[in-house]
Amino acid sequence: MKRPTIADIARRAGVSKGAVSYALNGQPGVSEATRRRIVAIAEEIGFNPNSAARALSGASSRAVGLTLCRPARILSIEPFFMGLISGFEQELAARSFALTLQVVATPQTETEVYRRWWGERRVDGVFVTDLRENDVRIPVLNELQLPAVVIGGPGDTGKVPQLWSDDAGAITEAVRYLMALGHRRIARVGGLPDLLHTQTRTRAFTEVCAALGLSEAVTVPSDYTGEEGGRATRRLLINAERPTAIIYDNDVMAVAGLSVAQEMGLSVPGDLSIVAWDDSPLCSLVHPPLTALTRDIAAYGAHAARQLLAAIAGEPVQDVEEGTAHLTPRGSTAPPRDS
Amino acid sequence: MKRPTIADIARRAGVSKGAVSYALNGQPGVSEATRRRIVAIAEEIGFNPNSAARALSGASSRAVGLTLCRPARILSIEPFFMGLISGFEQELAARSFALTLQVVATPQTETEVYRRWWGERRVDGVFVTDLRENDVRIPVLNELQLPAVVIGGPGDTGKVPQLWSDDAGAITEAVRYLMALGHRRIARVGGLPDLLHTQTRTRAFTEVCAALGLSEAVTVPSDYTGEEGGRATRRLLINAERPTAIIYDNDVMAVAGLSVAQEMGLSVPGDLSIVAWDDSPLCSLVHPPLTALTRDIAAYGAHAARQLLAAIAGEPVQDVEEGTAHLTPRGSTAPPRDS
DNA sequence: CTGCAACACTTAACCGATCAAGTCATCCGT
DNA sequence: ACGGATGACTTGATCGGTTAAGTGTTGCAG
Repeated sequence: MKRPTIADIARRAGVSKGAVSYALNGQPGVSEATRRRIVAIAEEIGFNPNSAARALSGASSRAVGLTLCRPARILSIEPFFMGLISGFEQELAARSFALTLQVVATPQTETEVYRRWWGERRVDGVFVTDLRENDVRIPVLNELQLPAVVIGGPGDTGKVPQLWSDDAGAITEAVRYLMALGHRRIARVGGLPDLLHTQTRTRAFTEVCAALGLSEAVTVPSDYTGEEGGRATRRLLINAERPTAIIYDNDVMAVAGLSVAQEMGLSVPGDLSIVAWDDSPLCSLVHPPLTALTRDIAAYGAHAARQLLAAIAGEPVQDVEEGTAHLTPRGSTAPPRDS
Repeated sequence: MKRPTIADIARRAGVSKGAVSYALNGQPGVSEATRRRIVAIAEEIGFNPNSAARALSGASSRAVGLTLCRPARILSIEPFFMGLISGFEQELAARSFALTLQVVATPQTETEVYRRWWGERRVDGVFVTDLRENDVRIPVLNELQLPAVVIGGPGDTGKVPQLWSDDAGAITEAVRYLMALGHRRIARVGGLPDLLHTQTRTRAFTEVCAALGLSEAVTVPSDYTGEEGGRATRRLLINAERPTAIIYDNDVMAVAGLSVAQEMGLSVPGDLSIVAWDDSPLCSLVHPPLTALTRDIAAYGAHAARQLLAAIAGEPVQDVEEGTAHLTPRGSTAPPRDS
């Protein structure tokens, strides 16, 4: 079955290709009557403009790209990215932009993918997640002048706009809440230490604990996997002076921590309080349900998509700090039993 | 910064555009020496063929599409799709095909997306998941002659090839295992009842239970969410003659079931054994870790991608039944306490 | 020495849009 | 009645590749 082109429409309407193009794109140069006739024919024969032809002659390919740099094993149960993608789609679908996805192994590979996408003119812009210190991707984006939005800063991104959430504020709220419950030994299982937002969180955690007089606030680095999160928890809990509360940098590690505690015969929240960061449905799924730092990931993604589309349209885009995640208390936090 | 084109290469190599095209595509018509010179120049200036131009003049856009038809809330913690996507990528990246993603609300919308993608020539083929009875997408795919692979049959898909796993075999193994442990009251919390593979599982479960003399085998339909899975579990467990083992159609519901059991004061596996279908890392994360029906989702996805790429290349593609999921016993199954 | 095939290219049409420039008819003010 | 502006189109170049058809050179058999 042959795909209809503007030439087909032009023939049926008895006008030229150019007129059809003007009519369908709402450009001046055709009368209202002709425009309506052309639009009607286009609808009737189910016309969709060939995106290749459009991208070739004009400007945009109406597609944006996202690279995911995590091993498959982690990706599959990491709720963050799918939440983000859902958010992107809300905005992208509305303006009929496509989302192109690529799973990669290293940030280095990501730069190669950006170069290829740019060279192939496959995407008009990209989402950049997991910002690192001296991130290798930033100079490439600036060099290519590829429109982009960084999700998760703040950092030194040159002219690339970024979007982040107030991690320091969120962790402060969590620590103060745990202190108010009576906790004095609070630990944290962090995400990948290379990531800039992990560093922000670690710094803020250390600072707020120091400010509040908690001397033993320790962050154990981890990698967002359940296994590592579980191991980190075990290491924390075998200490004589074990923490009475642990804050986790993602929900997967928090769930793993919960099951390690249970496996070690500790009751949650009696012996150990748990706070998860990012409140995916997973947190309400386990028993007890996890107290979590809640933010609307889909809204975050939608916001990023709006930023990216604006950048693609050539509008000035500013760095934005999204609202602070708020604490959603659930069954996994309580006053420590022996305090 | 201007993107290099074959015209740039041609100028530098002192040959025509056509020669460059032949050289870079491995076509005959240029000498080895010239080919090497051209390839070297292309590498040096970082040439990538404009995908729009290529798609326009030639055949393929070197992209395939995937539509995801689940609410955002479910998508974010449903490990299946991300696992599948990782599998797709293994094959696609190797042949530098891009994956275009779209989240949609209904199967009806999916058909519209297929039509648009096809009309826009945006993708060369699509992955179709969640096959339903009399699926509205199938006639559209056949009408458009859009290459596709259905993941999760078997069903009546006309000329569209499909790939499925032996659900009946898997569930038989699970039921026999539970019987061998001494269970006589086995229930199942099923996935979305519209989906063809859910129906296959339900039929097989009913049949195998009947064949083995389990009269009370009941399937409670659900929707893959934790909430519904938890509710279904609660409904099963408040019966006087409550089941001693439950098989869940996905891991999220199984985890929810586990926490409902714990919340009701039942011990797992003492009072209730739990088997999850699809063994994501989530199953090993909780306490006790869940016995699961394991299959390699990424390999499944990779296989599907190979099938789709073959279909796109015009090669004949046959329906394939992937291997049976095998049972991975973990801590959530044991002989029933009071039998 | 001729004829012809094989090779190594070049030329130019083509894919399906966009858009600047050109054409033609109509209207309007003076 | 005429010049000029305006509207409603058409024409044709263009984007960057692919590819069929054409061209010129070389080698070799007869």
